[in-house]
Amino acid sequence: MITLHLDQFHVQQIAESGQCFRLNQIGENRYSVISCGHYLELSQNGTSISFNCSSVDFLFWEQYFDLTTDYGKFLSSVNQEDAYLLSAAKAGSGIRILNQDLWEMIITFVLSQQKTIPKIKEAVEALSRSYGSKKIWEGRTFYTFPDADQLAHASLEDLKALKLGYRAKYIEQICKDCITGNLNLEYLKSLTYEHAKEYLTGFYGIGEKVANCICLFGLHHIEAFPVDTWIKRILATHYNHEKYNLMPKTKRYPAIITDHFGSYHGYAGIMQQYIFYYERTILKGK
DNA sequence: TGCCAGGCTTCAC
DNA sequence: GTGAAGCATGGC
Repeated sequence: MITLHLDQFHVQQIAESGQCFRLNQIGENRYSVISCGHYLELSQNGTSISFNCSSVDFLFWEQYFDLTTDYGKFLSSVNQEDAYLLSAAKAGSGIRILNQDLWEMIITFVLSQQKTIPKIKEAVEALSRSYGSKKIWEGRTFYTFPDADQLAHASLEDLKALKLGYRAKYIEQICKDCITGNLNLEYLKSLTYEHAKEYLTGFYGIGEKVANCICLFGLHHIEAFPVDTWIKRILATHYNHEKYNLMPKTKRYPAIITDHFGSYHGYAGIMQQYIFYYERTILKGK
């Protein structure tokens, strides 16, 4: 057991921030998380966080939770005149951008399209149970997320049976691309944000939004700013001006982001997470 | 019943 | 290049 006192760390906020789908509450202030074949249980009371793992395994989780990054500097940089972002950053000040497995993020965000977060979690668990590796940690059984070779055992019909719908054909093709080397993960890791995004959108089923999610959550390009239906609604509600409505739809949101989030050069994705979390939290409370 | 969900591809124009 | 249609499935 390793216990730390951390500022800007709140496991519940991270679990509800929509960036990970295998971080689940298992008790009061207790959570479990699975990543890269590792399983962890952790608990939090205030700023005290206990990681139930060895010091060797903690090195993995320290990286996973991005614990060596100072998020205080991101929070303090929020524009004092941006009331909405100030509220969002305050509400989600314990959010961190996780360092998650690239392959898992690719498949997860491809299947995420037009699904709710609970349904995404169900699909990720179904894929893991059906095609991942079974492991046991202190008597608890868990399943790793399947790698490309494992997932390739699933036929198109198998994937559709897991209720992946029209996304099944995307996943089938991406698996093939990964196995043949057409999708080269090591090469992808070497690219800058812009080049990684361009590379990713060249694959069947990966568009601008999914590519940005993969960049932000799988490659830790924290300048990536995914624009989904939630973010569009937020931008239209809190950052809209008449001048944007005169623009073509394809240029409208990039313009709003440049105008209102351009100052967070190199880490706008963190601001994106604050507002995404905040909007969903507020609506959930209504 | 209709609309929406961490959207993408395809196809007119 | 731009915009609309079609796509699976489930919840509200």
